[in-house]
Amino acid sequence: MPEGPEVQVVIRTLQEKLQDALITDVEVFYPKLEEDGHLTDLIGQRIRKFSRLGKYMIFETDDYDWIAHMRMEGKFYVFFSAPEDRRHIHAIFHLDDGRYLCYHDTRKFGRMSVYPKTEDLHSLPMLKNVGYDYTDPHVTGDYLYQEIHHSRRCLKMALLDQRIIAGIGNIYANEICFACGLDPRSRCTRLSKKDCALIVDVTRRILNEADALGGTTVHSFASGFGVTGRFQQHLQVHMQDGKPCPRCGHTIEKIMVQNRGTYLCRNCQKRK
DNA sequence: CCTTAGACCTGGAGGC
DNA sequence: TGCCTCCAGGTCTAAG
Repeated sequence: MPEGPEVQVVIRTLQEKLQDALITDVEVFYPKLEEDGHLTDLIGQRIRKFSRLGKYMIFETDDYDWIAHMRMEGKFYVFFSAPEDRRHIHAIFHLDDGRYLCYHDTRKFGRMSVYPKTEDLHSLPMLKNVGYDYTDPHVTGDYLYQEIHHSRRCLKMALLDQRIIAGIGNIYANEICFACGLDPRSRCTRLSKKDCALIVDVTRRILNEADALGGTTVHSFASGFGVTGRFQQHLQVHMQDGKPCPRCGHTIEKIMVQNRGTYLCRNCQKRK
């Protein structure tokens, strides 16, 4: 599920449900879920603050910073009774009011860490490759130009580099390139400061709109629980191959760029 | 130093 | 139906 906006939606939902909840027990069924520290240290802790940096979730408890990344398919559910089907549930956090916070992840890519509380989140090992969030005012056109204009990479790869702007994933990278009228394969070295200013503006506009609409749900997961967004109805190019471009009517194509599915309109996205 | 395949996992979709 | 290959919203690594 998770690019920045989807993580934001999950964080907001969990905050509404779990603000100040007390964790009374922790069960971990898939040991590799834990990256640094131990989830059992959270026993006896209340979750005080919910936030996000890029695609990473940050739960601050009384004494710890609990960091989670859902990667491709991780999901959090809150149940009123212990789940019967524990397939793909890799951790259960028992809460003092009888509810259960469950972490579900079909592909087991998600990871969690527990660190003693710190002032400087960027200093945490799990966040070492995470730069400014897409909502961070440090992210400006000049900043982006500075970071990428020496790079031989293509535009889309730079957008997916979490050290430059954190929170953009494959779907929004495709949408951002389309909205900017730039071919995702454009070389970073050929982009102007003006291009970079446009890219930053468009990034904020698209990701904020996606957040407001509850994010993007591409795969339809087992219905009933989890978060389903409405932004997929606003996708201009992602998963739209074969359909006419909403801007010029030319057929949208799917290509592979660096092994990631990439959707574009060759007619109105200029390759620089 | 920078850039790019490969690895990590599972299940659904589509071809035969 | 069954088997096979490819693909999926991410990120670290090893190797060039």
